Parts: sequence; C-alpha cells; structure tokens
Amino acid sequence: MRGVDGLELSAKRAEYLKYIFNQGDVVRTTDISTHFSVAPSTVTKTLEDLARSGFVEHSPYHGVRISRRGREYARFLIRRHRLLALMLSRHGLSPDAACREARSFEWYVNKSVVDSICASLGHPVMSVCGPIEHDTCCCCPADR
Amino acid sequence: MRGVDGLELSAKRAEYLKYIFNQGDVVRTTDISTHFSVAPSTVTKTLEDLARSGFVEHSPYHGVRISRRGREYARFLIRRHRLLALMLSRHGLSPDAACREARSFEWYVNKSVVDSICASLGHPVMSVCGPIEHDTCCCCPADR
DNA sequence: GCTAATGTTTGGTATAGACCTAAATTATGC
DNA sequence: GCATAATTTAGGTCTATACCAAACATTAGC
Repeated sequence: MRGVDGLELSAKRAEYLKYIFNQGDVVRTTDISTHFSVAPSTVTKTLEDLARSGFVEHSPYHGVRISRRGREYARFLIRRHRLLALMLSRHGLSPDAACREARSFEWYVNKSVVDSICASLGHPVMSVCGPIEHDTCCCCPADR
Repeated sequence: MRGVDGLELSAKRAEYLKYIFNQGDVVRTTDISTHFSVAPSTVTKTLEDLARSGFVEHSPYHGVRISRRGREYARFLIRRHRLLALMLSRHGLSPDAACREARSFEWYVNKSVVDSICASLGHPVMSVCGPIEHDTCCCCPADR
C-alpha cells in the first residue's frame, strides 16, 4: 500500500473491485453486470482496464479473480468507507445515513486523510456498517 | 436554498462560480481563463452553461455577473468548504492540509450532510480558512 | 471616427469514462 | 457433438472537460 493515495480508481471501478473482492473466488461477467445493472459488454471493458492496472486477473470467457494488489486495495477501500461512515455518524448522521452518504464522496478522499481520521478516532475496530481492519493503516508495522 | 442538495454543479463549474462570486462585480472571460489556466474558449463554454442554469448572467463580450441564485449557491459552496475543512482539522489535519484536502472531495458532499456536521460542531463561526456564515444553514430561520 | 490591438465567441477536434446494441466467439449441458 | 447460454468484440452514443484556429466584437489610439 505504499505509494497509494486512494484515488487510483474511478468510483465505478472501485465499486467493481470491492464487489469482486467480496465475492471471494472467480467472478463471472454476468454476476457483475446483474449486480450493477449494466450490459455485460460494459463489464468486460472495465474488467480489461482493471486487469491492465493489475487489480484483477481476467481470463476471457472464464471470469476474473482479484490479484494480490487488488485485494490490498479493496481492503483499503472498505477501511476508508467504514472510517468515513463512522466519522459521519460521530457528526450526527444516523448509521444508515452515514453509510449511505459516505458512499457518495469516499472515492475522492486521500489515504493520508483517512489515516488521520483513523488516528483521531483512536483506531476504532468497529464502524456503523462493519468492522474496521487496520492492516492498511499507517499505524501498523506491516505497512511500513 | 430549498431543494438544493449541493451536487447541482460539477467540481469545475462550482470552482468557476466560487471564483466569480469572490471577484464581486463583472468578471471577464480572460480573468477566469488566466486564473484556471485554460483557454478562453473553454471558459466561454462553461459560462454559457452556468448562465443556462441560472447561476450567472452572461452578456457576451462583456463578461459575467453572478445571479441571485448563483450568489446563494456560492455562499453555500464556501460554507461547505469551510465546514469540511474545519471538520478535517478536528480530525488531525493541519489547517493547510485540511483546507487543501477538503477541496478534493467537498463537491460530492450533500447539503444535508453539511448541515449535520455544522450542527455537530456547534455552528462554528470560524474555520481554518475563513469565517463561516450561517444564512444557508438549516438552523437559520431565513432558510425555512 | 477609423484602424489596430485586444478580448471573446464559434466551430471543430480530442480524451476519458461510462454506457449501449448487435454480431461473433467460446463454453457447457444434455 | 450440437444447441443454448455466457462472454467478448465491434462500433457506436453521451457527458464533461479541454484544446485550437478562425471569425468576430469591442476598445483605445490617434
């Protein structure tokens, strides 16, 4: 995660990656196109891009599998989302609203900002929409 | 400001509007193109758009002047920026970093979220990069 | 009050991202 | 091993942003 600023992927691509990560194993084009309600061909193109950037391994006609890099990045995306949602909930939003609203702008928030927020919240382990892992956080030796 | 969610303008357009608002009177195409380092024709096109949406009054060859609607909206943009910057500074960012980082994602943050943050910070009157006005805040009778 | 310099707009082009349909290709289930 | 289902390819649309060159309008100098 060194040299990562969290803005490498557009919102849409990041959502695809998150979805692929959450599915675990091999994900089929149709799964993604159904989930996001877009045409399969749209998915194929985006997948090719994600593969070109090394976030997934795409074997045509057989689906995609997340790469090591993609896995790390997806974990960061999830950690960012949950930290921002938690922050919003500390600023008066209901858990649901916090989670929903975080989705709208999280894609534009730097890793360094996320790390600051994480520290200011005392490296919390639980957010309003799930646990927060700290293996991609600046405070963890593994990341240094 | 009723019916406004803060996402009406793209980041670029909102920046143009903010600049025009800050300049006060009539602003010339060249001023804007110099400020943002883009070609004058790019500015003209964007200005036409802003005029079409009612944020500015554009009299060709004579510059633009902000409209009533634009003025209100610009005030909201500034209030949003300063509240988010203040929030970031409360989460460990230096004043400079808070202001800079807020710029990168503020464009995607809803008015309702801004209002919540405003309330949670106790409707502050000063941020890290300038005063915060509350005439566009949900807490003010003028807005109801 | 005309001309030259300056400022602005018009029209055309480009890129990136996201999306689509239709046609072609590959895989899979009997 | 063939029909059907899944997937990719080809070719296109649309929006936002940006650029340039050429045409045009305005202003300033004389």
